[in-house]
Formats: sequence, structure tokens, C-alpha cells
Amino acid sequence: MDSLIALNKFRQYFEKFVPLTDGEWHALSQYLTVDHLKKKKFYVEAGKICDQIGLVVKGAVRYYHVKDGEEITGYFSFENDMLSSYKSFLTLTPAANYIQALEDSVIVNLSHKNLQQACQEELLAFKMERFGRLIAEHYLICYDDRVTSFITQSPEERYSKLLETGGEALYRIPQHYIANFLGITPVSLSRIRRRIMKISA
Amino acid sequence: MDSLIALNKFRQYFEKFVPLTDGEWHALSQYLTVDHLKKKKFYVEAGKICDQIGLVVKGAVRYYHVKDGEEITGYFSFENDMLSSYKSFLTLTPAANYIQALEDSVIVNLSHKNLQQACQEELLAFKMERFGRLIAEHYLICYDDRVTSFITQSPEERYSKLLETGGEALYRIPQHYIANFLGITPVSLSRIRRRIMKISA
DNA sequence: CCGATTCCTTATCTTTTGTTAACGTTTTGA
DNA sequence: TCAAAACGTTAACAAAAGATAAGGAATCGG
Repeated sequence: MDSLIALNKFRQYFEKFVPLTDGEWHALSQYLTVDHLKKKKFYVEAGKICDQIGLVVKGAVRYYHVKDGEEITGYFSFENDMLSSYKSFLTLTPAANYIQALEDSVIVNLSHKNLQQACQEELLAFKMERFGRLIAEHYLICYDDRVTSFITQSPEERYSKLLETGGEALYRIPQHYIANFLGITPVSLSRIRRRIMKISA
Repeated sequence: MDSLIALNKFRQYFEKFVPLTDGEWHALSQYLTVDHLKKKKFYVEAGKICDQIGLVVKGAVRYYHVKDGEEITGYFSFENDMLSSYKSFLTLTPAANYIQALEDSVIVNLSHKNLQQACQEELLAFKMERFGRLIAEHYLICYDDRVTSFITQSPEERYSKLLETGGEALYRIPQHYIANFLGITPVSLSRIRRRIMKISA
């Protein structure tokens, strides 16, 4: 994918939160890089610091933890989603999880260092700050909803809801990742699927 | 509690994220109110818009949803915690949950309208924006950790961890609220407690 | 102060989930 | 192209959790 197209997608995403003049965009774009991540390659690995934040412009990634030697998938980012190991990025401490490309992906990245420099530019400071706030708020709401689903819904309810809201992305992902995402085992998800099939049949 | 003391606690909290000059603080404090919330009274009710955000200066509150006529407790805020139905506050849509005082509480509040006005003051705009970002990031990390615990840990592990990290606040809260918080029933938590007792005995 | 309510535990029974393993299918990668 | 690995389902059994009910202790509110 052409870098200009990728950068433009970043601008579109950014402007959904904070509008930019052409001059501001020009200044901001200097700090961005367009990276390609081959399938199965890592955006972050546990134990290393995630010093950048990115926008998935093409492809998809999954987030996973390793516990007792097992991979447990906790999240995904698809096209037009931000990605980062947020805690690691925000606190510059080692990440607890891996982020791995599920498909060949194109990512527009902003390194921690570049972000700081951008924030020191008079022209950009305020809008960067605002973008940071709005993004954090956006994902805060996502996480809030997710926690609420764990508290108030059974695994079966969570899966049914996911089927309604998940869109086509669901069909690009192995079931056992989805099971992890729901907080259950792949075997259990398979049983839930059969139960739902029988009801709707 | 004296209003000045309460306001001062807010200032201390704010300055943990963003330092303020006396002039800035004076301007900001004009927008704050100090409210008292008697035990069992509501900070927000489901269906109504939560148009303010606050800092618990004294006391404690619990967040809960009502599902099938049952109350399900999802969260708490204690002294020096922010409180709000964030999604409702940020999007000005009706809240999905209740927030109720567990004890007689003192809360320093900032209404949505006042926040907007404060953000329009040249003197405050940038620091308010930054505070908003840092708070959102702070809670984003909290939620991230919580989701991770649901994905990677069993209820028993979650409870054990909570015992380690929860502090004295745990002992001010009824067990069945904690059970909800962990995503299990009170009966199940009671069984887990017995299992843990036997092991450590 | 006392009756009512709330709270925690325990018991019983049912349902769901976890665990392990097997099997056929699909996908992968050399 | 072909063997190996990954995937989804199913089965059988064990472990844990949910539902319901009952009993006693603690707390609350008038």
C-alpha cells in the first residue's frame, strides 16, 4: 500500500476526533512512519517496552498474554483501530502482552519520542493533547462496556451479543481466539455454538 | 467537612497530574462545588444523564447495574478516587448504571457545563485538556488490567489477588458486592473463601 | 430496645465449564 | 505437493459455578 494513502487514512482518523488545518497536518505527518508488519510478526513482545502507538490501516492484529505456557488472546485491532500496548506506552514500562499480526498489515506509527516532540511544537501541542484525551476516552468507554459484559452477562450472552455487533471481522478470526476473548475455553465456545444453533433451528 | 478542606483535596489530586499556579487554581475552583451525599442516596440513576464528574473526598460509593430486577455491583470509588458514569458524562447519554453512596460522603463536583466553560478560559484550557487526558489514561489502564484479569485468571485467582492489593477498603464492603465485582455469585465467593481458608490453615 | 432486614454461610441439586483426548478437516509451509 | 500443524467438534469425566432454600449472626431503623 502506498504510504501517502496510509498517511491519509491516519489523517482521516485523527480528524474524526480533532480537525486539522493543512499546515497542522503537514507538521504532524513529519512525525509519523508507515510500517509493514508481515503476518505472525510482532508489534510488541512481552517484557519489552512498547514505545509507539499506531493505527491499523490495513490488516489485523491480536493481543495475547502467555500464562502457564498457553497463549490467551485478549483483544484484536482491525482496520481503522488504534493499536498499542497502552499501559506500556503510557508508562514506558515493559509490556505484559504480545501483539502479533494476524494478516500482512500496514500500520501508521507514532513513536513516544516523536509524540513528545510534536507536543512541544506550539502549533500542534493543543490538538495533540486533545486527540490524546479523546482517544483515551474512546477506549475507556470500550473497556467499560467490556467489563460490564463480564459482570452482567453469561458467556453465552456475551457470545450472542458479539455475533450481533461483531461484523464481518468475526469471520476472519479463529474460534479459539474468540473463546479467549470471551473469557472461556474453545471447547466451551463450541458447546455454546451448538446450543445456539439448536435454538435458532 | 469544611468546603475549603474538600477543595484543597481536589487541588492536591489535580496537581498529582497537572501542577497549577495559585492563579490557575483560583480560576478553576470557581467551577467546583462541594456536595454532600448521604448514605444510600444516588449520585446517578440509570436512565438519567450523569452531567458531572467528581472526586470522592470522604466516604465511598458503589456502581451497580440492575439486570432482571437484581442489583449487580461493578465498581467502587473511595476517598481520592474520581467518580462518574463516564460514558454518560462523556457522551451526555443516559447512564446504564446507578451510583449510590455506601457511606455519608463528600464529593467535589465539576459539572459538564462548568467543565466546558473552564476549557474556554484561555488560562485553563490547556491544563484542563491535559488533566482530562491523564485521568482518562489512568482509568484506561485500570480497566485494561481488569479486563486482563477476567481473561487470564479464574475467579479464585482474582479474589486472591484482590486480597493482596485491595487494602483496608475491602473490609468496609459487603462480601456480596465483592462477589459481583469479581463476576461471580455471593454463594460462590463464600465457597472460594472456605477453600482458601483450608489451604492457608 | 426490639422487630425487621441484611448478610454470610452451608447444603442440595442442576447446569455449566474445564480438562483431556480423539477424530476428521483445513491450512500451512517447506 | 505432501507431511505437519492448526482448527473445530465431540465425548467422557471432574471441577466449579449457578439456583434455591434455610439458618444464625449482625446490623439497621424506628
